[in-house]
Amino acid sequence: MEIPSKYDPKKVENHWYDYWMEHNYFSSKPDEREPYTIVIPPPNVTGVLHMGHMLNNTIQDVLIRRARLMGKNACWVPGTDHASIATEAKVVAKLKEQGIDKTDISREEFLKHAWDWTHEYGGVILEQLKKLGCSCDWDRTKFTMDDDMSASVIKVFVDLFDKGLIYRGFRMVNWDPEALTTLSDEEVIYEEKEGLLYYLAYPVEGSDERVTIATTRPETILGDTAVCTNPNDERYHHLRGKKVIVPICDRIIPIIEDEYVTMEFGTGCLKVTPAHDINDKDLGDKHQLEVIDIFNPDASLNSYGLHYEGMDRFEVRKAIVKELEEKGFLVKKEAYTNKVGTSERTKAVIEPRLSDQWFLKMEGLAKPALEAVLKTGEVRLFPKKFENTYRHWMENIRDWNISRQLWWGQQIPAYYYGSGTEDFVVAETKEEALEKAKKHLSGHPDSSRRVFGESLTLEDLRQDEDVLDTWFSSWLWPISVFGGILDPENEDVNYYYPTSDLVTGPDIIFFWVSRMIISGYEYRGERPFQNVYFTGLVRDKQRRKMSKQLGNSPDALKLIDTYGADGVRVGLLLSSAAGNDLMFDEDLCQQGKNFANKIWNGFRLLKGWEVADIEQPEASKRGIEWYTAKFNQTLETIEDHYGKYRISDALMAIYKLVWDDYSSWLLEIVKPQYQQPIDRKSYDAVIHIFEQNLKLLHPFMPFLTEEVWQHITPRKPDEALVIASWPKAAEIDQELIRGFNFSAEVVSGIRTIRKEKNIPQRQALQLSVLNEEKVAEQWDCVIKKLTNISEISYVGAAVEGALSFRVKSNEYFIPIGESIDVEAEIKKITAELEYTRGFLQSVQKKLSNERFVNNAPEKVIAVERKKQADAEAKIETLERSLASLG
RNA sequence: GGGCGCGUAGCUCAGUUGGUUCAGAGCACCUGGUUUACACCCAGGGGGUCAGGGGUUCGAAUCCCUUCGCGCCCACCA
Repeated sequence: MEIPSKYDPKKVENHWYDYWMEHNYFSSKPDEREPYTIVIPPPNVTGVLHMGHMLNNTIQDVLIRRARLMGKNACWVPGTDHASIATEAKVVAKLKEQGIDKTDISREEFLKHAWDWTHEYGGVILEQLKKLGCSCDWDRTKFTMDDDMSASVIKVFVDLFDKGLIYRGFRMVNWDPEALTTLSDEEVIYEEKEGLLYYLAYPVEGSDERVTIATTRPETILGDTAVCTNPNDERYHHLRGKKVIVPICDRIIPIIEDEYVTMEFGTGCLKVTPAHDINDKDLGDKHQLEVIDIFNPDASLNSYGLHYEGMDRFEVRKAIVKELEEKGFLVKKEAYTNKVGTSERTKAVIEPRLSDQWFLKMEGLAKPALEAVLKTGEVRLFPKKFENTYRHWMENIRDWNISRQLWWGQQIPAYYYGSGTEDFVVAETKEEALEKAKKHLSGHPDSSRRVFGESLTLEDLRQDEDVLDTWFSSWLWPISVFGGILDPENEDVNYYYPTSDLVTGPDIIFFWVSRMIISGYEYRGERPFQNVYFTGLVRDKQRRKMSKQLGNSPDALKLIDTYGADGVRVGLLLSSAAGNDLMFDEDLCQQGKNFANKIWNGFRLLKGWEVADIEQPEASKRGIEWYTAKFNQTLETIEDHYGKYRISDALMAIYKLVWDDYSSWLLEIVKPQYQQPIDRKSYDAVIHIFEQNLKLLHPFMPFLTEEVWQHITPRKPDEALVIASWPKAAEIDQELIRGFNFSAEVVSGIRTIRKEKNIPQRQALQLSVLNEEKVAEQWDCVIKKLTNISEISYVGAAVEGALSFRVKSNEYFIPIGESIDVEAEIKKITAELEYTRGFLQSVQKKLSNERFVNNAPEKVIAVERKKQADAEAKIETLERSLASLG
């Protein structure tokens, strides 16, 4: 069979993915094994795969595949998120393209469009994950708006309402005038913006005096209901009890005093607009001020805007400044940068707005979640530094605004039956709502209400228009995907929950991670996951965040096409230190591809060998023994890295094991002479070793390793690598490793001489050893094999006229036929001698320092003594060499 | 304004409680090498005042102070 010298991922990847799927290797059912569970952070249903997903899901796949190999019942639950605001925005935009305005169609019609969209694009991203090799249990695929998922959300809403934790409130919220919905605090991004600070003069009523206020938002003066000064500010004491006239609208408003005002800022006099600023709202509440909302939902001005009615807020700003200037109210303008809240989704400038919203009380719910991370350690965050961030948020947690003025999502199960603000009930269904309403009204002291209750029908109930925040469904994800909300005692949830690891980005620590921990304790009484691994952000070479706008995000599928899924996976993980941002560079994928090819060729070599029943060479035997020790040592290192979620380090350890130790050393040791057969014992051992390597590699490079695994030895259907068993830790023979390392140095010395003197590999050489360290002797066979040394002899004195080098206190000589360059040799040895003498001196200096000898631990001093002895021995051999040359 | 983190080779990063040659790895680079698994390769090599300054210590990349530079998170000062 002819095996091509280049590994071709395209020929094998789809084949093996189909094979795994056909054999149901990714599917999981509860059994007696220990479960290992990951729930995917559900990507937006209409999203496409980007680099962040690639990194994130590769890590999850590495963890899940390793767990599977370790014999655990591995279950990775995939799915997508309905992403209400993002998806709704996309659907609105698409309808607009078709000339349809959202406001012209009914809720039902809109939802039909949204579902069509979802069915068309939904799941594209999941198909892309398959290309990457993700071994999800696809039978368990969930969508946050599946019927049962939505039912879970509604059930939880009703439950929290009944517990008194959900309430309706007229509050200042973050309003996105573009999406026409509220946003949670977390969805608002504050951006520094260059603006102006306007100084405006308000006439004092019944006087010629004017007071000057400073504002960044002159258009809001139309909503002013007071001006405020600091009670300690003597500049304004004479105005106590007076009123001022708001320019343009001529409203007469009081001058109030509050310590909230900073005397040093602006003029020390603040205009108060309770409807459009949270601080002003607080002031307004405190001083019982009128609230005048001057905006429509789209942030154009309403009738309070007078002649500006219908104009956009930013247009009005320009126009009103002009008018104020013309009328002499504008005192001055100065440049001012302030932080402006913008919508994470639409980028629109957020308008603080008073409106009726639904809130969830968080303080009590947060407590167990805070303790789980910071006190009991039931949930561990990697890297640990995020615990601080988590703590700060949790300790200062605010009530969660869970209502959104959108259509795409779970509609709030509140039903209004009357016109009063309290005339509503919360229930899972309309029918239940009717029951509840009737029951409530039947006990009403007012008889007309009781009569009203009796006549109430389903048609009279009006469901709240709003939907719930998307995160209000995803915070239940680890429970609801297993049906644990609707049926808390079902087998799946009892088996898989709590899940093992969560892999996600630190950007959603508040949105999602914290809230899942909260809901976990509230609805299961225990943590949703044991460990959270936060990946970094994927950036480009110039450290820029990858984004659509910049166009610096490579096409994920094209990368897979070019480098193979395994190559891309390795490339991504090679440089993704835990918690650090990942500076992505396509060269890394090339490195991954090269590595795949390296392994492929190792496979080719083995397949090309002819096996014969001949005696095993000593060198092969020792090489195999050494590699086994080295493998066990690396295995231990790898386990340690995995334990600390240092995935990148784990991969690098395997990379070096396979490339250096296995390919460069072991294979060269056991490789038979050209066209000679290999002995069966060595062959079997190397095959076994290769297979062990494949197991370590498999989580990172699933396709290549499965391909090679299936062809290196004949396999039965149930012997797939994907379900093979992880190598077991074994005793590490340090002596073997030490001995090999020593002889590797000898090999390196010989190679250096060959290179320096241009002696070709095929020309056999002789080696003489002036031997102090006995360790090397058993390794002579290995040295001979690797360096084409025909004979190694042990001598009692330096060999004259030979090239030499030293390893520890051994001295090696290679006689070459022609005369050696004595000058060059002397120079080389002299340099080495000088360095060693300097080294010895520094050691001696240390040892003669009384304070060092008295204070340093015994062990450290012993080490220094050993260094001294070694250096002295080396100097002796160097001097001897020099003497023989001179 | 508050908090957290970072600065080590050209690049990306390791470096655990100060003490085994601790100044490292991978990539990149330089030199040489293709009949004999792999040039997506092999062998060899160069390269860092551990951001700057000060301190503690017998001993500091590691601990403390400080300066400079960078990043992130939180916060209602118009």
